[in-house]
Amino acid sequence: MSRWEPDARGRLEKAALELYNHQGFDATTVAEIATRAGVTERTFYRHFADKREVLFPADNPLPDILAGATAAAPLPLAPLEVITRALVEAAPVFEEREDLAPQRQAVIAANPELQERELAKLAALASTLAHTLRQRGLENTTAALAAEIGIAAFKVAYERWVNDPDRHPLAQHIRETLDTARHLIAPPDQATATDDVSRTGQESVA
Amino acid sequence: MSRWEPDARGRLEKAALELYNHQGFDATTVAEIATRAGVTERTFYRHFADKREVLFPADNPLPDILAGATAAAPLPLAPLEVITRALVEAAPVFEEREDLAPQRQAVIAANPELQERELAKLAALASTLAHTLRQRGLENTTAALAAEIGIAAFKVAYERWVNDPDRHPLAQHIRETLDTARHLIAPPDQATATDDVSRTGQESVA
DNA sequence: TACCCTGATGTCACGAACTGACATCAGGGT
DNA sequence: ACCCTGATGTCAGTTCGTGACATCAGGGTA
Repeated sequence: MSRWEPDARGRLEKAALELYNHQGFDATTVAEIATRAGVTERTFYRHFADKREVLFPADNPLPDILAGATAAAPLPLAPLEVITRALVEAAPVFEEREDLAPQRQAVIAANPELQERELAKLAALASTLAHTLRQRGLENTTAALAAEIGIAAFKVAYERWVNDPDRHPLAQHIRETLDTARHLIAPPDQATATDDVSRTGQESVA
Repeated sequence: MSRWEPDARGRLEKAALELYNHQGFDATTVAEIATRAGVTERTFYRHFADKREVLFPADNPLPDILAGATAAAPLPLAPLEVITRALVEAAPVFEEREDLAPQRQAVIAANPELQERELAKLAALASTLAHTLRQRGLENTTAALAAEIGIAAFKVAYERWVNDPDRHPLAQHIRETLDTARHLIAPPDQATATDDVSRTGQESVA
């Protein structure tokens, strides 16, 4: 048998989430996490760059999914439509592990340092999205803007989903939010009218 | 005369910017900054929450300007138009102090920790913007989305402005970028019509 | 079988980021 | 003459994060 229990990384993630949840991020020391996971503090830092990073899985498939879906979308599609499809395709990633996600989300919501890190991850996502859009032939500014808008919409959609008492699928919130975007360029009194217009056949995602 | 040289805070800001610029953020210790400013390390932490915060002025007028301009805009305007005006009105804040801004920007661009902090500041801005839009009567999701998209557009516009060899005014980049955003958001068949409606004057997207 | 190599971990030492508690003392008000 | 306040100094301590080196099971190879 091997010298140590296997999956030290997994144990560290679990221990960290439990402690952060139970006593707060600030009140938890890396030494505590390590002890609970049965390793030393030094080993924690061999697996995670810092105390925050343990909440942001390194094997995150999101960039690849978004890039793949974006690159694969039919060329004549409008940029925002491409992004909508990519985000919808990525939605399941958030819906699996539905047991741990709320804990994780609560911890992050309770701590500004962790929110900063989350914003950084989202910005990185926007960056890869912009890169992929450029490869589709979009001009620089357009690509960057479309990517940023897409991520912005995702942030809002995710927020809605987390707080949705009816537990509608994330994909639905994404589509609705991106539909809402269309209201933004119309004066407020036309909002309801625009609502009808925008509801024309957006369900064609394969 | 007073017991110490006045404006310790200002001296700390200056010393920090110089050192960050000259030897990098990581390679600079708070002790160094304090010594150069003629105070102790402890005093640094009385003025700034942490080593990063010294680059993000506490007297930042941006939130107030944005909130004020947003609240004051005519009610029938489309949300994105309201935001465009607010951002344009805030633009001068970035264009004054044009001597220090590039240094500051270079330091931030060179360090991920500082970029995280900048993203957090922008997110806070989006949050106040959303709050003000809600007070104008906008529904929750619409307000949040408009604010996020506005900040997203601002990020892109600011990036363009910083790298603009022709040094066009920031306000122009903001208008152009938000015009691009309208094209992205509007369904293709409505794009030209929306273009006429949203046109506020001289600008034209090439 | 005997040997070496590798990779994951432990051990130790240390600098640098922050924080709490208490001391100091000019200037202003009473 | 007195006290109060606010900005700073002093000091001790915790925690984060890193470099350098030691350990040793398991796998490959002669």
